[in-house]
Amino acid sequence: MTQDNQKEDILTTDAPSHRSQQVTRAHNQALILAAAEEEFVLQSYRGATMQGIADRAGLPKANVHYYFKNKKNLYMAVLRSIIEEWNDGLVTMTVDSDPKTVIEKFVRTKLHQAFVNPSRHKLFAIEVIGGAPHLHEFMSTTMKDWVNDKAQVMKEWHKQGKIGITDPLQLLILIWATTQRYAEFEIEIVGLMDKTAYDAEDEARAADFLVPFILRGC
Amino acid sequence: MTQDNQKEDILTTDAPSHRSQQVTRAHNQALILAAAEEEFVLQSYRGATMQGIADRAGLPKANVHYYFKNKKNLYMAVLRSIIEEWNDGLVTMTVDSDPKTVIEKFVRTKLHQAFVNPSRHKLFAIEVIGGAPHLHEFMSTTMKDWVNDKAQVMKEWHKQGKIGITDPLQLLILIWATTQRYAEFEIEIVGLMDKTAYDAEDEARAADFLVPFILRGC
DNA sequence: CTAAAACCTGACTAATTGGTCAACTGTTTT
DNA sequence: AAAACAGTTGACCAATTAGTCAGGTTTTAG
Repeated sequence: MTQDNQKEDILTTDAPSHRSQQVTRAHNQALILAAAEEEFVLQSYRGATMQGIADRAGLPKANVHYYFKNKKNLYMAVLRSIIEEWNDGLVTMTVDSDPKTVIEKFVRTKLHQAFVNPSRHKLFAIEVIGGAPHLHEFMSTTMKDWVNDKAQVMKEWHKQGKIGITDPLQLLILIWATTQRYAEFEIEIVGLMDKTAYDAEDEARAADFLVPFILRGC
Repeated sequence: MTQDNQKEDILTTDAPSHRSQQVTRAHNQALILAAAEEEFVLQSYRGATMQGIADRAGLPKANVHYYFKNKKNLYMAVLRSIIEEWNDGLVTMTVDSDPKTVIEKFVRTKLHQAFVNPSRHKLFAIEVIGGAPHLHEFMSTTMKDWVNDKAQVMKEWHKQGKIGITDPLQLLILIWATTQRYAEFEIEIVGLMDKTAYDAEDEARAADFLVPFILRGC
């Protein structure tokens, strides 16, 4: 199919003299993905319309269908881009690492991601809350492996008396919950702070509260 | 309108000999609300269909429209029932209370609610993540007043050297995040535990982890 | 320069779905 | 008993919307 050929094109980096076509393609796809991400967060899957996404991207609807066969396809593409980012900036955590350093870095990284890219966290949350129908594979493979790996390390830390935590999963849940919360519940938190959006210091304020709190807890 | 008269009927408790009609009304409304709650969680507002809600309630679609004028009306009714429950079991927190006791009770209560009624927490979360378009009033009145009240008390506690927390809002956010997480991310957490649903001890396990952790943090 | 491939899009279609309504049955009141 | 009222429901309609497609333009390769 034409569609498949095109998909390959974007991967072939065979140094063309003119690459405006491929640039356009990448550009439009990025536009659509960004627009879709916002629409899916605001309206959730069924509420988001292809027309709405197209409008937000500044393209005719048929053009959206040209790049992404159908709505589900587009939604999955958005989810995939979120998952790919999932491992970014993740701390290397081994038995020999210093727990305090590693945990602090982990919390700060996750918190930073939450403040920098709230939409992605919101979309991920909506998907999970709704039963994660499109994330089963990811959660039962990549994510589970990652968790088991970290849990192993933390258990060893505990055996060596470096941390007081016996149940690593609970700690991971707590860290995810507290950091991602600032993205997911942005509207509520911002409202309680009598603002309309986070200001420059809010991330630091949250970090200064969370990091010592969590370290004390461990 | 007929609809309005009926709405009053359910409130009039004038000891009728036969109340089968009013019982039916209350029964059907409860059926529909419960069905709607589940559908709205699983499909979110736009994804949930009146037909789907009707099917889940075991009633014809037109009957759902008889009790709730339209979809938005029904959704608001579900939200209202959630908000009404919001204050249930909330701890009385005054300057003279013992922080440790109050915070422990608060965490345990919230956690229990999360395990007992996950759907409501999921629905609330989806609404907030999507920008809380139907909850603005609640959040800027009831909720804000409640938070300010508690924040006042906590600041006093800090002044008296009873707790080490300087920013009460951050603590509230953390407690909400950690307790409600077990409801909202049920699928993810249960999956990471290699189960398909929480078992009887999971609430206790979470509480035994969370309560000391949070108390240590304060 | 030219043919092929990639890209673009207005106009259309089929399916879904919120909401209505008129006719019906059962219940309550007088 | 019978009028009035509450509850029930199948059939229908109008609006929305995902997806298609034919015919167009632009870009690229030979």
